[in-house]
Amino acid sequence: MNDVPEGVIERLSTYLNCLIKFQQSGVETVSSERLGASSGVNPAEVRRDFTYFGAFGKKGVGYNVKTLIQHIQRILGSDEPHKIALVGAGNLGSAIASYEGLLRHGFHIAAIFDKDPDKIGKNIRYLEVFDIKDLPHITRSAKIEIGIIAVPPASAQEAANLLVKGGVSIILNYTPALISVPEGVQLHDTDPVQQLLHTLYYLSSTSDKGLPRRKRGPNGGKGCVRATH
Amino acid sequence: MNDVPEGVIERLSTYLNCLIKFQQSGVETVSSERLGASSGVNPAEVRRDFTYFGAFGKKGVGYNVKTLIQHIQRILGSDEPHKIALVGAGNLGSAIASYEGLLRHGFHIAAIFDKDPDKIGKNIRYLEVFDIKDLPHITRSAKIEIGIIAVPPASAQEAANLLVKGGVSIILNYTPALISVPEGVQLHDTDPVQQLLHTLYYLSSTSDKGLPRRKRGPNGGKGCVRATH
DNA sequence: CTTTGTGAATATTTTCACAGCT
DNA sequence: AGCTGTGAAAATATTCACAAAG
Repeated sequence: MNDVPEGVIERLSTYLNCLIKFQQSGVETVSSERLGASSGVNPAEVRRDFTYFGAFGKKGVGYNVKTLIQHIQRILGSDEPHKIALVGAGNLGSAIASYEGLLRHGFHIAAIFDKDPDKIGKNIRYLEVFDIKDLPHITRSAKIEIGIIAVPPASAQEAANLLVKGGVSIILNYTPALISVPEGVQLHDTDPVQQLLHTLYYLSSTSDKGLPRRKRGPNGGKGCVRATH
Repeated sequence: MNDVPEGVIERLSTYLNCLIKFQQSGVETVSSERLGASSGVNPAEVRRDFTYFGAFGKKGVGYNVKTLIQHIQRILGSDEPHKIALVGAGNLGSAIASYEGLLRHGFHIAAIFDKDPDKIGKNIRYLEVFDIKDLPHITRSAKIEIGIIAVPPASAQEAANLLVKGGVSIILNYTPALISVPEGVQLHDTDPVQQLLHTLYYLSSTSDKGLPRRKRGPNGGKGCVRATH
């Protein structure tokens, strides 16, 4: 059970996305064919992806949407809530705080931090902004596991240091700055430009070649193509 | 030259990131070994990745950082500037408008649009916010190719429709909403939750298994691990 | 002596195709 | 009849290992 291809995990969260859309449309059962079509994945691959973790379907019927969602959430670890410390109460921080997708997957912003005295004490979406100095203490005592860095690039490393001191295991860096963290902390850079660059290649070469493997774009099929029917 | 693995393109933008960091540190030449170490990629794979597009190195020496950057930029298509229409002048839109990584890779925000009369006419970072009604006309006459959607989810499809009418070829959707576009338009969903979910899996299973292939985290090695030596 | 570029070998991932369950 | 779960085949991707170049 060690040899789960990395791609499987990536696709699992894509399936989850699609399944939630299906659920919202009132669909109760999906076949690997339908789920595959929505996710841009070959039906056989959908089935095999699940077999790494068990046998969730019914032969001749398909997969129960609700049950499958629960299985995937358990596999990914999003079946139980996770607390987030958001560092930065500027435009980006405010945008992240209002992002509804987080809540839907059990992610809670437990505390917001900033350096700016003008922002400290104010509220963002019924959450008080705390002084960044108190981050390690608050994060540790609230057992927060995830930190999101949404500060100006120049302060990114400082924010990371405080998060590490606060004991978080996952850091999402929304800054173009290169930051470093000790072993054991998972750093995840989310650079929107990287995605643009990737897309760009397929744009300029669309004319002189066939579509890439499996006829999906550079996105890699993340996100659900069609959920309703 | 059709059969370039998709992974190559993804790694190319990772290399580019690292090379820019190297350049900023004053490094002039890199070996595949060093570039590979910084990107979390096997040196042989680094070399092979380049051979899909040519022979950019000098035997016994390595790759010239500046030249290699130019080559990769040409391959990806980021050697010439690209214009972006940003839809949504709220928190998220403002954050994107101030994101310095865009400019560094030749992406220019050419126009910002919003629906809200309070925002129209105001300035965000010396760019006037235009009425979204004028989007198709402005986008078309300015030959803008890329649209970024940063509006509330409920308006996302509407924004996409206007962008399509304006003739853009690439749309980046920063909304959790599911939107659809006609063939020929590249839609790219950028869901921060997807990344969190992916990371979460590796978090919970860190204890009971060795690191995934090639000992890099769920990030997939995007971003440069170490640029300075 | 160092490091590229690459044929050949290896490893991994994806897809086919079908037995077996409902 | 319809669809899953899975061996076996095919397709891809990665790594080794070394000849050739500076």
